[in-house]
Amino acid sequence: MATITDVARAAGVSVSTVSYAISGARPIRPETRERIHAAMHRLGFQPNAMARSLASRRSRVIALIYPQIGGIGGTAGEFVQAVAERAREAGYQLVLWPFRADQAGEIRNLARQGMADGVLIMEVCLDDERIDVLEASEVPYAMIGRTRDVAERPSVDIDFASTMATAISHLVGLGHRHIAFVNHSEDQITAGYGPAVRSAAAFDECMTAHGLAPLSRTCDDSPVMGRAVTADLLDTDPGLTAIVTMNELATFGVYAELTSRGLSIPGDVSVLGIVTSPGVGTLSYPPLTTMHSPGAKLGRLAVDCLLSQLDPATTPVPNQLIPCVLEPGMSIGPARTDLDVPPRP
Amino acid sequence: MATITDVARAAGVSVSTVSYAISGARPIRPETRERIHAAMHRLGFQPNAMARSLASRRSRVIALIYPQIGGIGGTAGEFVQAVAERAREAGYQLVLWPFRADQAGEIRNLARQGMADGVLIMEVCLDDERIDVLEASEVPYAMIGRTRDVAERPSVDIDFASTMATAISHLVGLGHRHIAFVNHSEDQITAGYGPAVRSAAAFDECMTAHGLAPLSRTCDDSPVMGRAVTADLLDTDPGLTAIVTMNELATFGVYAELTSRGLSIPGDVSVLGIVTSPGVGTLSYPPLTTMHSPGAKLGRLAVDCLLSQLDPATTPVPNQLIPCVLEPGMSIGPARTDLDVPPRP
DNA sequence: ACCTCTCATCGAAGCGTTTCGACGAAGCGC
DNA sequence: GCGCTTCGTCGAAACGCTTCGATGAGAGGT
Repeated sequence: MATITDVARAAGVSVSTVSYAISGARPIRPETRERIHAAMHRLGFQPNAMARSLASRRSRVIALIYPQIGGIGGTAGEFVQAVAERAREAGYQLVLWPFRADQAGEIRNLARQGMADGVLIMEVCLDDERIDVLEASEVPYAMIGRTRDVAERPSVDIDFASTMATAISHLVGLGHRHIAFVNHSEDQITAGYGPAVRSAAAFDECMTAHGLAPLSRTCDDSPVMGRAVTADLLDTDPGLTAIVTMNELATFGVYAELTSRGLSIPGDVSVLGIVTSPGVGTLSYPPLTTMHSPGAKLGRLAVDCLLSQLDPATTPVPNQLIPCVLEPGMSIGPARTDLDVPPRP
Repeated sequence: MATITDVARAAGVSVSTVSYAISGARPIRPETRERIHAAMHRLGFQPNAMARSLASRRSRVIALIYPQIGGIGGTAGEFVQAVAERAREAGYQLVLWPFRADQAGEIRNLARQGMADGVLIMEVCLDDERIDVLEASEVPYAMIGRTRDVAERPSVDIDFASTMATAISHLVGLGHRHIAFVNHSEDQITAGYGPAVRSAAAFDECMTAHGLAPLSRTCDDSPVMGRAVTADLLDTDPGLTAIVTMNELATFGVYAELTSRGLSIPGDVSVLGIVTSPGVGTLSYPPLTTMHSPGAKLGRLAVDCLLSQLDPATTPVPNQLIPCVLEPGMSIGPARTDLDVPPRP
C-alpha cells in the first residue's frame, strides 16, 4: 500500500507538501498540486486513516450506542440507516456500540480509547446513567430522546406532545368523544422510557384540554396483549369510538379483537397508530392510518447536532423536536352517532 | 487523558514494560505487573485506539457493507445486531459502510485507508462487482449470501435448497399437490439477487422431485401486489391448496385476497412464509406459519468466518449454509380433498 | 542596490503505541 | 570462578501522518 512518502518521492516534493496539497491547509502552486495529484492517482494512494487520526487527534468516527436495532418495525433501522448515510456525507464513519443501559462502564472505557470523536446515544431514558458517563468522559455527544432534565443537553427527539395533539384534534374533529390510548408496557414506563412516559402525559393533557375523559392503558408489545387490552377497553367504555395506539405489535391485536367482535374499522371504531415505522400501515386491512415517526429526519438531525459540536466554527444545532407525520390510511372515519353514551366522568 | 507514558512514570518502569504488561507478549514479574495495573487503574488509563492500530497495523475494526437496514421486518436488523455483538465479544468494533451495489469505487478507497481489518458484505448478488474490488484490494472479507461461483470465496448464507425442501415436503405430507410459490420481484431476479434466484430454482426442483407441477410467480414487495398475484394464482389453478411465500409484505396481500374471496386459512388454502423475520408470523390472523431466517446465527457465523482469516492461528471457518427454522403458526393444515382437480400438466 | 514581505516549500518534531534487539543480573553446570 | 542460559526490563526505532517554524526565491517599495 502506497504511503504519503511514496507519493512525495514520486512527485519530487516533500512529505509535508503532499499533506498540504491534500488538506488545502496551505497554498500550493497549481503546477505542483497537479504533479502530486497525478502521483497519488498513479499509486492509488489513500491516506492511512489511523496515522491521520493519530497525528490530527481526530478520528473522523462517530459512535452510535444503541440497544436493539432489530424487532418488528424498521423504525430503529431507518434511523441507523440515516445516521450512517449522513455521517458518510460529512466524511465521518459510523461505529456501532451495542450496549445495554447497564453497561455504562464499558461505554466509558471505549470513549477513553479515543476511537470516536463523538457519540450518539439512542433510546435514552429519563434518568440515564450513560449520559452521566459521557459527560464525565468529556466526549461530545447527542441524545436521541431526552433525559428528564433536558436543559443544556444536546438532543433531538420526537415531539410527542404535538403529535398527540394533532392526533386527538383530528379525531375530535371527526366527532369522536370516547377515545382510548394504547401505550407501551408498564415495564417500559417504570424504566423511564421517554416515549411511553411523554405520550401518556400528552394524551391525558390533550383529552382534558378538549374536556374529555382520558382512558389509557399500558400494553405489552404483542398482538396477544393488544387484543386483550382492546377487549378491556371496549368493556370499560361501551361508547368507545376511537383508539390511538403507540405500539405497533399491539395494534395488530387491536384489529383482531375489533374484527372478531364484528366491529368494523372505521365504521364502528376508528384506529390511529402513532409513532409507527414506515409501511406498517399497509400491512393491515383496512390499511391503518398512521402518524409515522420521523426516523430518517431524526437520524440526520442527530448527526448534525453532534458534528456541530465537533467543529467550533459551525453554529451549534439547537435541540429539536420533530412531530410524526400523518399518513392517510383507511382506518379513520367520523364517529358513529347512534351510541349516545354519556361522556365518561 | 492519561497515556502509556504517564502509566510508566507512575509505576516507575519503562513504556515498553507497560506495553508488555498489557499485551502479555513478554513475561513480566508479578510484582511489577501489579504496580503497573495499579497505576493504570489509578489514572483511568485506556490505550489509545489509533496509536495502537498504527503501531500494530491492526485496527481491530471490521466493516459491514450493507445496502439497506430498514424496511419492514427486522431480518437485516437482527443480522446487524448479531454482527455487532459478536464483533464486540471478539474485541472488534463494527463500522457501517452504507454503500449501494454501484459504489464499488468508494469501497475500494475506504478499504485502502486501512480503517478496517476485514469487511463483511451483505446482500451480495450473483455477479457482484464489489467482491472483485475487495479481492483486488486484498482485504479479508466474508460474504453474507453468495456470488454465482462460490468456490473459494468465504461466505455464509441461508440454505434455500434445504429450506424449500423442508417446506414442500411438509406440505406434501399434509396432502397438498397444488402448491404455488410467491417470490420476490422480477427486478430482483434480474439483478441477480441470490435468495430470489436460488429459491425459485429450489422450488421447481422440489416440486418436480415430488412429481408435481411447479407454479411460481414473482411479485413486488407490497401487500397490493401480493393480493393481485394471489388472485392470479387462484384463477390459474383452481385446485390450489397451498401457497409458499418468500416475500413478507406480499404475504399480507395473500391473506387479504384469500379472506376477501371467502377462502379460509388453512381450511381452504394453507399459507407458509419462508425466510421471514422473527415475529412477523404473529401479525396475521390466523398466525402465519413461518420458516424464519437465521439472521442472528448468520451474523455470528459471518463474523467468525471473517475473523478466522485475520488470525492465521485459528482454523478457518468453512463456508456454511444455514436452513430456516420452522415456527409453527395456524396457517397450515391438511389439503382439502373435495376439489378433485387433476394435477396440472 | 538594499530592505522588507509574501509565497511556496521543506525539515523535523510530534501523536501514543508496539516490537525488536540489547543488556544486566541471577542461576546453572562444570 | 568461568562461561552459558534464562528472565525481566529498557531504549529506540518504527507506524504514516499533521503541523509548526524556518528558509529561500522573487516581488515591490524606496
